[in-house]
Amino acid sequence: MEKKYDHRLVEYGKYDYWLKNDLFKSGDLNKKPFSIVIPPPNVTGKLHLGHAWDTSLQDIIARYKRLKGYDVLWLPGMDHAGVATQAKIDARLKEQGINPKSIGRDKWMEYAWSYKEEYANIIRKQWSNLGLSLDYSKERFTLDEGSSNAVNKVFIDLYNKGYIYRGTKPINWDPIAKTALSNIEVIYKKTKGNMYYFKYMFPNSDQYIEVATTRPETMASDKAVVVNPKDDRYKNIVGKSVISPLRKELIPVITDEYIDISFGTGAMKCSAHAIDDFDILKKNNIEIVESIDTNGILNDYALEFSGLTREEARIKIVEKLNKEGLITKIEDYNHEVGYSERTDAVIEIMIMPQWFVKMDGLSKALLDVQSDKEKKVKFVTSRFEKILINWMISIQDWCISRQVWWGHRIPAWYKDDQVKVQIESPGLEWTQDEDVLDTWFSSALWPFSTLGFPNKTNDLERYFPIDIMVTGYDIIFFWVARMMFQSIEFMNNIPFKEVLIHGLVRDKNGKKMSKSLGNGIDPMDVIEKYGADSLRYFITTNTAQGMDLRYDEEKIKSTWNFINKIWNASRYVEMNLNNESELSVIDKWILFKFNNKVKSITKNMDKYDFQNVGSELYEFIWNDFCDWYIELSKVHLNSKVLKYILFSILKMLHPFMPFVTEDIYMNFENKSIMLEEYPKYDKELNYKNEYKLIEDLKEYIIKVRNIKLEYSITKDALIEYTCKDEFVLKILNKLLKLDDYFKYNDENMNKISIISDNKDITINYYINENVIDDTKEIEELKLSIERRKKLLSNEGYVNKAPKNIVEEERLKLEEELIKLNNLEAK
RNA sequence: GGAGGAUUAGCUCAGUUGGUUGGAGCACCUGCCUUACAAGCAGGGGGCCAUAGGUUCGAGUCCUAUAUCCUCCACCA
Repeated sequence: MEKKYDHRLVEYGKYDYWLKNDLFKSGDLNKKPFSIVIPPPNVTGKLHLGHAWDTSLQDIIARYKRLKGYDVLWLPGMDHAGVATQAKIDARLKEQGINPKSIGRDKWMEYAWSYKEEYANIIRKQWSNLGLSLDYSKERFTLDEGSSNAVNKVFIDLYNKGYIYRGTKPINWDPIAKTALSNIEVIYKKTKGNMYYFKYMFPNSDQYIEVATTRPETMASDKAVVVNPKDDRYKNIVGKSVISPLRKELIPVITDEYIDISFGTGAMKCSAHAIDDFDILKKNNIEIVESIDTNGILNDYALEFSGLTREEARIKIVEKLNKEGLITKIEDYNHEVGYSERTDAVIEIMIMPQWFVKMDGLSKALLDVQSDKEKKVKFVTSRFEKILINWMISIQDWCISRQVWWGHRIPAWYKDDQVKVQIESPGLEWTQDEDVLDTWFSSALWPFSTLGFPNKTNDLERYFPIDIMVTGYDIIFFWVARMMFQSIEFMNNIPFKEVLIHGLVRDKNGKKMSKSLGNGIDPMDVIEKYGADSLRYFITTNTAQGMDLRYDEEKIKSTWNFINKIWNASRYVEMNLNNESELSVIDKWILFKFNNKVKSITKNMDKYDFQNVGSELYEFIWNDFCDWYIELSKVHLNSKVLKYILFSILKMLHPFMPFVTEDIYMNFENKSIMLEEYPKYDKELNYKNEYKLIEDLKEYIIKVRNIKLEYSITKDALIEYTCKDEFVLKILNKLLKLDDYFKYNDENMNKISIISDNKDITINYYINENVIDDTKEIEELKLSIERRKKLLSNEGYVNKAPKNIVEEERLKLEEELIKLNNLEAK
């Protein structure tokens, strides 16, 4: 082995080796199945650190389960990401001087598919760099034939069941992407603006009602002024008419409970471009006319402001109405404005025919399942379930049609005012709906569409429901919820038994990583610099479940050091291969300790508690294995145990650091570590006494080292000790590096410390310079004894605390009394 | 407005169903190039666990307030 760990050398070629040997392939029917389906990344771009985290967690589970003897299916795939991808493709076409709309749908689709292939290749390369053990023979795409069949089947069924309908309602419109969006694709951001107060004049009068608005550009659509029926200020004007400031039309003053008396002037104007306005106008049977078009430009209804953008129109309208003396005041006002998640355009509320999924029945079914402890999806961590439930309870219908090309075309056909929902064209005179479905509509079917739905396939039979879904909390609403209700509806079952929810990656200062802040980190750069193993171990073990992760390069460096440590420990083992000998106390100590680690690590692996696994492995490897066992092995070497511990460590690390563990293992065994078994707890290895002896010895050695350093005792000063057990003596000589200064049976020995209840290995020592001051230690010990005595004489404690805990306290007290005795005897 | 978090060493974070003397990494101090590793070894210092009450024999952990910060949801014009 090389003297230093070189991640590039180690990681080079491994992934191809695994692929060539089909080590990621599923389908061994002799084993129990375990299934994971990757959350499909968008084909719009490269993977970021969040993906690296998400997929590393899955890979850890997949590799762990394989070592545990499962037939693991980890199914890869990607998402067509409708609106997002279309925006990118259009942008690229424009760069090439091509107008995307003018080339026609079919030609455009050709471009789109080649774009998709390009990014799919980048993503696959990134997966390979991360070392993800995906079964590529099962790879899927949300827009492939099978997925399209699933989408059509679900759409048509839901339509026939009355869950999908076409309706003309106010929807969120993205004027840049020129498509409808669902509610959750709208991001509300606090935005600086103004509150404008306008006079709505009564005809032939100088009386007016003052109305506040943040959006003067919608005023051409004003069709009513609403006040609260309980508002005394306006009682006698309800039912009268006022003049709309812009179009100078007579519009009624009406009432609605919705109006907050204390807000603004207590009077609100109703236009077409707000959902509440729409509802109120509709309720009152008042005409609704839009004055903004799908490009976000004012239309002819806005008279001389036609052709202006919303922003321009706002300024001009305020200018004009101000000249007319219709503005009473303008205040600074910060409020929530909706932006498109994809294009960051300010959302416009438009009234148009769109397709919707009616949510009440589907959400109720989901809530019913989650209230059943036997049937429910288990959330790790559980608090995210509450978030989902709260959202499901107040959910509104889901707008699923999108006015783009990149997606599943809606299987609806029109002829005059007739609608037919089916896959095949009903005839020549019929035309198909131009729209496609929300990308999340197909993602929602992912756990079963990837396994063959709507066909009844062996894969569905064997691998569904998925054993675990791993995803970030940011897409619980977008994805987790929708997978759940679609699966409950169509598979009559939950889509996955468990869902492991992780947080977001933040930068060193705790800020969310984003393109606009420019604080994003490319995982491929990290891999180049420190290796995939370092990155993976860092992202998966540095945070508690469900918490956000702060990216810190220093921590990746220290992971690299950890791997280098493992590397060097392996080199030591390699250099000491052929030293077969009897099991010594040391060997029994490490075997006992390791055996217990296996037990607790396995338990934590099964709980997906990787932070704990990480620190347990770290601690065991660095402190127990390297600092003590390897050092002790220099006194007495048993290469069989040395190898056993090393190999076991490698197997337990393998899910986290697949490359370096494979590399080291191959170096010894010439066989892939992936084909091995995870270490098992062995109740035969019950070397309690040997364990206790070495632990005591460690304590003693640390104490002497401390004394040496504290009193600057070098070899010139003397520490002398005797011990009837020659083996223990050898250990002391080696670890305390005082070979030349030990004596046997010195009668003048005046300082004694018993380090074990085994009389045969009692150690006597003294330091001939009389500089050691034990008074502090004695005092502390006395205090501790006091505390313990008091505790044990507390009746409440003795009676109510668990017996084993009280017993432990008694034992500790006894030990302390013995210690005190020894110290004072000097 | 509603909901979910967070607050523990200088920094970043752990802390299991409450068990009595609260951990790790980094940073810091001291001494070491000891034949696996100086990207290392050995040793050490450093905490009123945000605040105030409560429950309990016992609270970092459970309950109730308060403060500060973060995130999500929601149609206040």
